[in-house]
Amino acid sequence: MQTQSPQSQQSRVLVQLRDMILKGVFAPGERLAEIPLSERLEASRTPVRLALATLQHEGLIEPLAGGGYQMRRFTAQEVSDAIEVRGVLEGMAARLLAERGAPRQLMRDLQACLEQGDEAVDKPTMDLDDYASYQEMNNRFHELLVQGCGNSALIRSLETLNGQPFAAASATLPMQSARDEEGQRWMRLAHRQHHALVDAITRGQGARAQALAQEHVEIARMNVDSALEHADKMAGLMPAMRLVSANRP
Amino acid sequence: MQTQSPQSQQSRVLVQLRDMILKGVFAPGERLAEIPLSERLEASRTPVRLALATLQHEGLIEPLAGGGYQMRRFTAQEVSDAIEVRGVLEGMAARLLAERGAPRQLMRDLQACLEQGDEAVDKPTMDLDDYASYQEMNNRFHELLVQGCGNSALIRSLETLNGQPFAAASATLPMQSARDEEGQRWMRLAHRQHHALVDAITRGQGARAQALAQEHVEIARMNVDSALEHADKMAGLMPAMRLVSANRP
DNA sequence: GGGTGATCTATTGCATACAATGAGTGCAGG
DNA sequence: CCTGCACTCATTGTATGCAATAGATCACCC
Repeated sequence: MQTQSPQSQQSRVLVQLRDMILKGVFAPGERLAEIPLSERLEASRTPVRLALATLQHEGLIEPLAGGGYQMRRFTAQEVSDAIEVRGVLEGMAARLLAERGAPRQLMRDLQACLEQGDEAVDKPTMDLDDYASYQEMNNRFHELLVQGCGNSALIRSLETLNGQPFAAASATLPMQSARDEEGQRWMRLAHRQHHALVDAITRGQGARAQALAQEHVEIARMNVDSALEHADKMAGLMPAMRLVSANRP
Repeated sequence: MQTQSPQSQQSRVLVQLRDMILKGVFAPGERLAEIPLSERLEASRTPVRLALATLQHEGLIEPLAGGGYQMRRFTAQEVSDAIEVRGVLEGMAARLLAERGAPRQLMRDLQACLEQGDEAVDKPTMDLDDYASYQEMNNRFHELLVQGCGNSALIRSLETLNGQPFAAASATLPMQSARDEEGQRWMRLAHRQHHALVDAITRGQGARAQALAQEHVEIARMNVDSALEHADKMAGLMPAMRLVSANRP
């Protein structure tokens, strides 16, 4: 969802700023002033301004009363909320695919994901390559599901959601170390759910597909919860964790 | 979802531009150049630029390859998609309320909506005041439902959706003239659904509440379809209709 | 006559100067 | 010593100048 041509200052500044935010460079509540940012990113205030406006629409920063922006603080509740909405929307996508019948090519791509996941997961112990392969497959799987459903509004909504830290499918797995036995158990469960989901879609079982996709995100929610509990250990691996306060009202 | 203080040029230009777009001032595909707009709105290019960026994020205009923006064209399919997603999300909101139990005050407010709707609808023939009252109530009802569910991500997603023409709850009713008998029948059905929905929430029936809210938007979809069929008659009342092309793939 | 090239113009992207507003600080008075 | 006011400074909002680029138009050659 970039704004202009990839060579422009705008997009460069936007990408860099978003990257810095997601790497936890700014503390929650910290003011993001234009001039320091423009010096740091070696651009004028104009593209910085536009990038800040974009980031506000993405929900990563929020406007201050007197003008300007500050880094947003995410509560654990908000992250959980976003994951829950993702479950409902991906559930809808799965249901639509099952009800309408998925195109042959899409089913082939999903099958390829399943096989790649099998290879990574069906081992006594997964190494880092297996882990990376699984993560790449997982992203592709969810992307295929959403894009394949064909509902443009749903695609847009999920793209927005995925901009939130830890809400995206891609952000939920890497919290557990690949060597962690419990983490591997969760990944195996998640992959069994992938299999079941593709089976449901193939057989046109809309309600089952929806329920499976919805349940699937519960793993993500548990991962976030456990990451928040061990926030001290995670700080190095997941710097964006500092954006999330553990307060759950 | 305005960006800055209400007195600024930015917000004024943004509101005016959004209003013009939704009033159908620009034809689909028409280029929105900065200089003519800034002259027309009596502001410099800077606030116009920022407003255009905002409108792009809202999905009302789209960027052109060489820079700049053009008016977006909506297909009937996209409108239908957006309404379907709204149904799923409002269904989720209703389910959450039913499952978690809604606060006393919220239930009182919803009851007030029901009574106001009863007064407007339980008549042999509705006049324009009844119609206006119902429309205001309808907006409030849906707003209460969504805001009341307490899921921040869901609220955000629905706010985005409601920015799309004809996707919002507020945009679906006025297509039928108040004097139209068939239109009144649909409004009575819709209001019966409101009653059933509140009943389901009160009794903690999550699945029923969700199904009712989801079914509820089917009326909106039918209204849009019928408006598209009679596009010629609607052109005067609903100028934004020209943004929607009837192509349904 | 058609196609290709060059020039020309309109429009955006970027930078910066200027104005306005709000916050923070210091001083004075009670 | 505390409070209130005024002043200063920092930061954003706005306007505009300049450069680069894409598209269109026109002329010229094949």
